[in-house]
Amino acid sequence: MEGALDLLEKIVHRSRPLPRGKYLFREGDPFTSIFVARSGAVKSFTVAPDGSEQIIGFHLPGELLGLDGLTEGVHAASARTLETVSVCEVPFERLEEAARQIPALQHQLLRLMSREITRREEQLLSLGKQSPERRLAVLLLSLSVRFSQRGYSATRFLLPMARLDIANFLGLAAETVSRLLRRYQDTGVLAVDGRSVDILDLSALRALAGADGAEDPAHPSCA
Amino acid sequence: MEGALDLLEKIVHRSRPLPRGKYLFREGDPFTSIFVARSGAVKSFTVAPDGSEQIIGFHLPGELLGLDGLTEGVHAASARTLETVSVCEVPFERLEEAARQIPALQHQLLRLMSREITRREEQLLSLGKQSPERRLAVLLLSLSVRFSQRGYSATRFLLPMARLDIANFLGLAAETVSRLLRRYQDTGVLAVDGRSVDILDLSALRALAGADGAEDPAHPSCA
DNA sequence: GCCGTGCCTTGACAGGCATCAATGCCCCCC
DNA sequence: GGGGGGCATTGATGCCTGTCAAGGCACGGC
Repeated sequence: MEGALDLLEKIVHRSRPLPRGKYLFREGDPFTSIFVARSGAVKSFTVAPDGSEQIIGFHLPGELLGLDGLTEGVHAASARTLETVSVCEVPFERLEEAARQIPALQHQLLRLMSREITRREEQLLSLGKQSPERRLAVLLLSLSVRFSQRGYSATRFLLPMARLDIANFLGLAAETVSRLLRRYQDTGVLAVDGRSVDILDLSALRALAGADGAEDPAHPSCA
Repeated sequence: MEGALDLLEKIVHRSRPLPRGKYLFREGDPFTSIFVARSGAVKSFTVAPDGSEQIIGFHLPGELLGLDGLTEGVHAASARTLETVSVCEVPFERLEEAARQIPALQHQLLRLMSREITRREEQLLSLGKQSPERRLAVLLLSLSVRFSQRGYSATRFLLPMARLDIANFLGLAAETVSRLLRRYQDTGVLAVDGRSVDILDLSALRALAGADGAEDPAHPSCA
């Protein structure tokens, strides 16, 4: 295992900051590297035949990006910066080579990919089968957890994406997102001002995301 | 590369047929192997806190199963047979070990995982953002492609799953699935009788699935 | 044969969300 | 400072889909 970090250190390319709206890669680009944002958020998306964007996910600093390109050798989605972003680029071929020499790295790499699979499965459950109210709550909680993991506040943060992006990602209309946020605010769960979010009642938000909306909060089931 | 198949041959366990309704593995089971059905279909799903099933995907013969367990070392979902199924079990540790010795196998393994990621991304797009009409059309097309790949008819086949499973998977009510099938039938796109499906107008079905519903036959999603 | 239980279909109804439309805000650029 | 474009909010309306309810069909057990 020793030397692994040194090896990684050598492999990684660090780039200068990218301004908002720039592409890390585009659908169809040859797959050569995976990416990690060091600061700033990124969205990944595909473009439907009619030209409309279909947002697949948001990537906060420290989160991996681009692994879907390995299958075909070309990226299956595009990635664009939502704000100013500085990225690390990891040439995949060299990573694979290093993994051959370091079994622990190979294992880690496989685990990372497995993690990407389970993340998308969770997304599938949330997006496909939950009410709009729940979906938004799940997204907010997810952001909260991910921000706190990187040392930011779990309860106060700035949304890096526009309402339209949120709506697109959740499969809703932008108006619905607006109305849901308002409802959360009226019920004292959140304080929202533009892109700044303050989670006032975390357990209530968890209930919205997890418990069935049909359940009476006054008489919770003994789950 | 030569010897790889022999090696795989040694690793794989083949089991006797499993009747309908049996588990290949359950959520939380320690992750030791991945599976491939040789005949018969399997569904994978998680169980919500309230006890309800949340179907993640259907797996036809030849399709991989269980890779999501690597992250945590335990399976993230359960897998149950939809009909009589004979499965191959591949102990993952031995597969990893073999991959260390055979670079081509390592690469192949990574590609397989990458494909699992892209499959779920495609599912996400279909489930999260398309109309019920489209979702069902996408599923039917996906089944059609996958059946034809293993030598069955692309236009006439038996659905291995119940309406309720389809509805659950697509995030719809069973009644809606029923009504959509009837509508397809009334418009001459399909002939449906119970679980037997006959696609009468393939191009119409493709149109219903959306222009992007023309899925790459080489790499069908694991719907 | 009879009846049970799943599974599927069909109908009626209400509610929620998309859609359309209008307004206001902020920021950037001229 | 003024204008314009992007973004967000709010209201009105209609359709679609979930829900509830009833009935039919196939299959297996007794």
